[in-house]
Amino acid sequence: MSNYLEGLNPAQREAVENYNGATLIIAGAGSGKTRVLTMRIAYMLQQGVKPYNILALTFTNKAAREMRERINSILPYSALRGMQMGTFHSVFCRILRAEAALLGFPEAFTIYDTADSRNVVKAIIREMELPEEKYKPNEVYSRISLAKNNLILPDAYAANAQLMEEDSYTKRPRLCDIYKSYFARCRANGAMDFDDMLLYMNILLRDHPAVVEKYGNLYQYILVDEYQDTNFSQYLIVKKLASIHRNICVVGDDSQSIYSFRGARIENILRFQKDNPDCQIFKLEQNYRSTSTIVNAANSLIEKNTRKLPKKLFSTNEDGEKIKVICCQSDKEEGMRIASDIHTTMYTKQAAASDFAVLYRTNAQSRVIEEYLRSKNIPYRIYGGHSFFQRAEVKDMISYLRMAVNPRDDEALKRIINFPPRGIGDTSIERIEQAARADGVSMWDVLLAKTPSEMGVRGTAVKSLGGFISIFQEISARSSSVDAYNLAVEVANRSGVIQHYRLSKAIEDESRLQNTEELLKSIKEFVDSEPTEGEEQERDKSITAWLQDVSLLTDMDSNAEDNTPRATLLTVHSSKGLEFKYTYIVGLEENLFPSNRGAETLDNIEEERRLFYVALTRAERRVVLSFATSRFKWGSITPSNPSRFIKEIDPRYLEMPLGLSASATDDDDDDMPIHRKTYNSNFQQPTSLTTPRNEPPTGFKKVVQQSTPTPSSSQDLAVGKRVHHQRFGEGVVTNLETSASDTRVTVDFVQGGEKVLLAKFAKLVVVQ
DNA sequence: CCCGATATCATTTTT
DNA sequence: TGATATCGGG
Repeated sequence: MSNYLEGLNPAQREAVENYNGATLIIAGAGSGKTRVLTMRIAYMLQQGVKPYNILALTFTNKAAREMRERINSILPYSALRGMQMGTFHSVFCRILRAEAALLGFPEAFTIYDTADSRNVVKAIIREMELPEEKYKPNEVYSRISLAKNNLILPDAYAANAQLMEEDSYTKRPRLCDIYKSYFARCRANGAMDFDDMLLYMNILLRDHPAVVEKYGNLYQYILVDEYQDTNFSQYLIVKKLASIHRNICVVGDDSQSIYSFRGARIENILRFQKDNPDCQIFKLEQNYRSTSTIVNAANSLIEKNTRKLPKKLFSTNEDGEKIKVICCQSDKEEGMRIASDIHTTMYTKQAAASDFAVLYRTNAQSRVIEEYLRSKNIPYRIYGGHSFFQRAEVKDMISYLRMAVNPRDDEALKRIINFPPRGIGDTSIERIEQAARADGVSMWDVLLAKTPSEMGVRGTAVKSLGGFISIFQEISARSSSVDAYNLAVEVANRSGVIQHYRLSKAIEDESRLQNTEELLKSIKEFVDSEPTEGEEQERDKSITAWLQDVSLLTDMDSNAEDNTPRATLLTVHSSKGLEFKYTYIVGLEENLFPSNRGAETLDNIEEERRLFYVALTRAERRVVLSFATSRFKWGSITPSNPSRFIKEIDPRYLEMPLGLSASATDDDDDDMPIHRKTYNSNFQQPTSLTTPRNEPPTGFKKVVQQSTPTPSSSQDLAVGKRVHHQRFGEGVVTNLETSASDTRVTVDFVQGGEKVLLAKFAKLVVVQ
């Protein structure tokens, strides 16, 4: 029965068996953290701890799912029934719904995603008539988010000298008023944003000792994964919940704390020992993932950080290859050489495409890489990116459903009141909103309470408004009696969304219709799915339950199974926790990686360094680093210098390119040109049909290449040319238009002889 | 009100 | 560059 403990090393085993009291497990990269965590829980269960007394918190649904599956592979489902294992947000969401009345929220409160939140902030800034160039919704919202994550409520914000000082320095003195208004509005709408869920959880525990008692006694054993990424709000919730039984186990790696911009506090893990003087500490320092070279190189880098817990990762694996550094003249060359290296390795090492990953600092860098992977026919997928649930058409449908559950959800109402277009314009919507604000009620309430003329709505909009009200009332009346799928079908039909797409001539509407149908399908799956192992028996099939699920889902959670092996393209952030045989880290340039957007403070640089550390430690066998001396950025070519991080790796683990020694990346000779062996190949750069900024084309003769023109291949876009588009594939140009003042051009694009697309030519490549 | 032309502004993003 | 927000003519 306990033979599953045998495969553990001594440190791992101790971390598994000592499950009482406060515990800090410092788990280096690739040290078998998930294994230890799951074994520990399995061991606890086996020792007689009741599953419902265990609470395990993760940051991602994926992590929670994996852990549950792994425990389930050791123990029968009956042994773990009732165990709480999920993300901070999903676990707390459940508690908040149960206790909503104590907080003055409806049980079926709405969860605002970041787009909703931003829209609310934006609307408030408008209403307050503040200068929009000073008050940017994104910046204002992240400031509000920061406050919430540190449990600073609006009044405390206004009373906080430092915050107010900062706001007056950045010329945003009214920020606290926006915050106050935003906070009140979410409440009035019966909505919580992601930060609110943690904030209100704290308020609940602060104001209701009975709740602390209830959950504190229920969760006798609490485990927290990725503890280095918790923020203050999460820290305090965990602390309070653990205050009765004091069995709190946190697992993490301070060297992998990379989410400070989201409020994460590396201090939480650095200070755990001080907070819990009696705590046990276990260090998992043996890396099983990577070659010794990679582990040593990563160590030599992270040593440069000053704030860290003492530990030394080691590997007993073979030395393996040195880390290869590639120097390129442009981002295109970088893409090309990465693609060729992958291509070559696939043959020489008999590797599958899925063994490769390309890691970059910013999503924008993926384009060039994609282009050359495609040219070499290497299949790839992009990890992350936009979620299905963030698509406009999907959000529109969801808005109907959200409003059916919580009619006070003004953000949802604003999306659907004139979608599909029914003749209620911006002015009418604004009048309604003003009336709602004046009466201190939600927009839906005011629609029911007042006549259109009382709100100042007139003309054809009056009739349309009546239409909207009756359609929505019909939907809403059915919402409690029908399951999620049937309600959604009814919405799709009654709202006119489906018909709108069917009648539309716009090509995009075809895919919108498909996505809407896809959404319906997924709701059907939700309703039809049998309660799987790991879920409570009585599955709630209401729309409320479905909405809660999807609001806390991300694109990482889509379980789209891949049958073809593909290389993975992803940001370093989203690579955390993953591993690949061959890893390419691209764009190692000053101002890109490390990014210097914020001030170049020690904290910021150290976080970038941890980010690079995360990237390095993803690899099992090989790491390739690359940088370019010039990069196409925001529409123009910018020169760039190699990243300081390259020279921070002990040179004995590096293989530098010919003509470039490690010292050449020293920042002392920043502006020295980097001499390198010219890269020769018969590869031809695709004709990029880009015009330089500020040089409007006069017809198409002036269409020039972006950089390094290849005389023989320069060609103009013209009617009849075959072109390739990244999204739409291959087609033939049938019509060209250009506006005199702009550098951009639109093209009628015929694909397969039927569909006409209007494409931005920038993405087009002429097929030879 | 609707749609095409024009202006603006850009990290990372587990929830 | 390119996504998206806003403007302005029909």
